[in-house]
Amino acid sequence: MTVLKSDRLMSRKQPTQARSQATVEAVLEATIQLLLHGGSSALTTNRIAKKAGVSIGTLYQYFPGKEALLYALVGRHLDKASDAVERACQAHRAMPLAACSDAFVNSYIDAKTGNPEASRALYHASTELDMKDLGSGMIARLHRAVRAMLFAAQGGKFADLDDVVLTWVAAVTGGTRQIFEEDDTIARLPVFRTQLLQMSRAYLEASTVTAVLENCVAIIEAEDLSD
Amino acid sequence: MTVLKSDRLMSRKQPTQARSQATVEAVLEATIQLLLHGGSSALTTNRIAKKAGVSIGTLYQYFPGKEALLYALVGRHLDKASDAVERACQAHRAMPLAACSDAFVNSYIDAKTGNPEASRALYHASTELDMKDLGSGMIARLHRAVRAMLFAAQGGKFADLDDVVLTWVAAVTGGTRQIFEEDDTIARLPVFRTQLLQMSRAYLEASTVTAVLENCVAIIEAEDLSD
Amino acid sequence: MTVLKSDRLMSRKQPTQARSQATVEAVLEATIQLLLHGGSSALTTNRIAKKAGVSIGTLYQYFPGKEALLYALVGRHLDKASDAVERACQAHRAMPLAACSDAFVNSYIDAKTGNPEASRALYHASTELDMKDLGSGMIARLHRAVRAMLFAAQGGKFADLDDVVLTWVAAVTGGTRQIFEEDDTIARLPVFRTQLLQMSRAYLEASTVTAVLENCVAIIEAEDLSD
Amino acid sequence: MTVLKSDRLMSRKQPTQARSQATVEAVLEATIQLLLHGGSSALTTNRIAKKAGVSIGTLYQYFPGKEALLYALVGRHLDKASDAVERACQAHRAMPLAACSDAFVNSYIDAKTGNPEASRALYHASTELDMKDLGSGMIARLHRAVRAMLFAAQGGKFADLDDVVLTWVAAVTGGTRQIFEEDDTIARLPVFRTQLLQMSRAYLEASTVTAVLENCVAIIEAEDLSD
DNA sequence: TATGAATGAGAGTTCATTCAT
DNA sequence: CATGAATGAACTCTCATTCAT
Repeated sequence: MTVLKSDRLMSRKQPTQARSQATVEAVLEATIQLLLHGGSSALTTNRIAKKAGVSIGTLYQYFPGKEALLYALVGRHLDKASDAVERACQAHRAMPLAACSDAFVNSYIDAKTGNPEASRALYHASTELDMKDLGSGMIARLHRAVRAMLFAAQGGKFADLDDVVLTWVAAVTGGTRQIFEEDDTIARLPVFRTQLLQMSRAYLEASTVTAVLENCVAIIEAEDLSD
Repeated sequence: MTVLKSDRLMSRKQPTQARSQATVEAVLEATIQLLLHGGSSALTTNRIAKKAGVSIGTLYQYFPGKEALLYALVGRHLDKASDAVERACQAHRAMPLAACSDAFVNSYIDAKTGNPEASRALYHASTELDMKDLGSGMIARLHRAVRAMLFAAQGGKFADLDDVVLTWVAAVTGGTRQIFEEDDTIARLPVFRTQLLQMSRAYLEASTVTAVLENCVAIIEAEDLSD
Repeated sequence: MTVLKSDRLMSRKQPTQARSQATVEAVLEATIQLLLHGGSSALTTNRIAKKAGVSIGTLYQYFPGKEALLYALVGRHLDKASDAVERACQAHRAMPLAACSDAFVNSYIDAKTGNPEASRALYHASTELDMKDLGSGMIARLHRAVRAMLFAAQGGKFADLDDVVLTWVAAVTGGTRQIFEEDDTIARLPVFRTQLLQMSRAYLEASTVTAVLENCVAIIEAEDLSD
Repeated sequence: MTVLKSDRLMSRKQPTQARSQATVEAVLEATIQLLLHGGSSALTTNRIAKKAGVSIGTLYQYFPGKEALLYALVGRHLDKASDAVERACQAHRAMPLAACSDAFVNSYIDAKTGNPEASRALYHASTELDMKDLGSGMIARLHRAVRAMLFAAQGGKFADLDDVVLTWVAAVTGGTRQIFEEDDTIARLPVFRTQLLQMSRAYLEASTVTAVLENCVAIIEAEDLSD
């Protein structure tokens, strides 16, 4: 499920031979390494080529420009994460709400935790270039997967499913990102995960039609009493 | 409450005279305009100076470099937002938990909504330079303010207050950022706010010692039954 | 009478200060020198800057690119030549046809001969880039000037003035160019000039209405005899 | 009648086999196509090879470099044109002067008109590289052919045949080139041809010894009268 | 002999910053 | 204090050419 790309961001040639494949792999890997090490300001095409052990010309045989290289890199990572989350969501269809809740939170954090440094580096890179479409594409995939899972979950219909999905996905992905971006909070990731699981359960539970109903009743009763 | 800065990022001279103040103001304003208009790649010191109507030399009289300029700009915006949230939190000390919850969410979103375009532009700018300390500074202020508010809130002690603060602040700030960054979700900001209010109430409620206790009891009973 | 230019070819700033003027002059002069010495393949912006004794950055302050630099250079030379020819044509209005003929040929060759090496160098340079508009602009000016001169000349109306102008101008400018481009013919320029004067006189004389008429009569008589 | 070439410009191998011939043909054809389509700046060896349907390595088997490729291409076209003009000149030996005049002009313009776009493209290409020898070679052939024709023409001996040949050939070839190079004059090629025929006849007629003599007599008489 | 992946010197251009005026 | 011409290191990207397969 690749997002449509403009020509400027398309890969120049598909590496068919084994040698080519290795080259592309080396370039992408070198890019991540540089991103991790020196930040995005130290990321130059010549440095990438040198680190990858190829000539600058070779790099440009496979990527039409620096932007395209980063685009490919970010796309690949986001796709990998999206895949993982999608699989988890599909595996939990028709399960109890709490299990569904945990499934999304855990699979998302796991995906990001797989290579946390890389995740951070790519976050930064993607913000600089115009890669909103990539991010949007991933968010859209998450929305679909989560929506389908919640729709089929045991133990609760939602009054406004789309709104819940929007908010939950934003809170989980955004919150995780926030934790990742601070050097002094990343150590507390396990704590964050536990709390995020609890927050999600509580939120979803409270957004169920029955819960909403109860809440309304409670409010009305309270008003009656206060009269 | 200014964050500590290295010399490289310090403003060169405190503009005491009225004319100087106007110059600094013009430069900062021009920077935002360019950021909004052309993105961070079109942001050059020469362009800023021209747009501000001053010479490039003058710009360097007040800022030791481009980085410092952006640092000042971002810091100012973050400070403004932090101030607003701090005030709201202080105003709600000793109030019921739900009110506290709403206070933080609403004040934070309001602060960001004041000039949403500028917020987005500055997000991008701050990511490129090494401004983690600014972001961290803001987050630290929010943590303190929220912690104090929750600590004094009616209706609940928290078993692990710091963990709750960490998670809640991350989810609210990160979630909001996520909504802001997508062109197609920003329109649904009102919906997001409503849901985020609900999510926050549910989470805080569920993190109360009494709630946790009830939950434990429920689990134990369930286990007893299943025996 | 400047030709309209696209933004890409426009000079970046008009040098108002004396220092700037000198810089621009130095750059243009250096460009010609390099063109003369090494041909167009040795013409790089960095070499130009070095030869001009300025930094590469300075060059780009005044010209948005290499193309624009050459454009300005060629335009300036063509304008100078056009001016000279225009003046000569205007000075010979209402003179005998032979004098008019000589005026154009001589003024054109003189203009090109002023700095023959530069002329050759710029011919080459202009061919590479898209400077047809400059050449066309000059040709158009020549057409107008020559037409006005011939229209007012003593001793002959032309049956098809525009056609004569087109052809004469092409033959004179093209022929001269041809002589300039060969190393071994440029030495014979004086001979060429003499012959071109004669060719021009003969052509214009023969294109006069009276000459054409005589010619027709002669042909008809010849046909009568052959019957 | 090939011009002498340096090693660098020599074709690497004479393609004797049919397959080789086809390859060379394809490469040369592809070169023209690219020249016509994208101009000389879009002409790269890799693109030529791809368009020709051969690998870049194969291209270098037959041509030692890009320059040699263009050299061969231009040489071939110039040779073709030269052949045509030579044939025409030889066919008109011992004919009346007017017929000789027409023969050269018509055969030259016809040769260029055969594929006007290609002519223009090759003009540009040849200017960039050091192909003066090719152009000179062609001009030399034309000089010889025209000289021989005029020498044997009925109705006139020339006082300074070589000067006439130099000038006439320059005017015809240069004038034609000028017409070809402007987009807005190429449409008037037929008109130009007619006028060039007339100009040539008039010039040659006037360069005849008898004509020159008459002219001298006329001038002397005029001087006598004015005494 | 044909292939095409790899090469790398060098091209044009930008932009944060300085300093003589 | 303000100016803005000048700087030049560093950047992205091209393309003629080679050579292992």
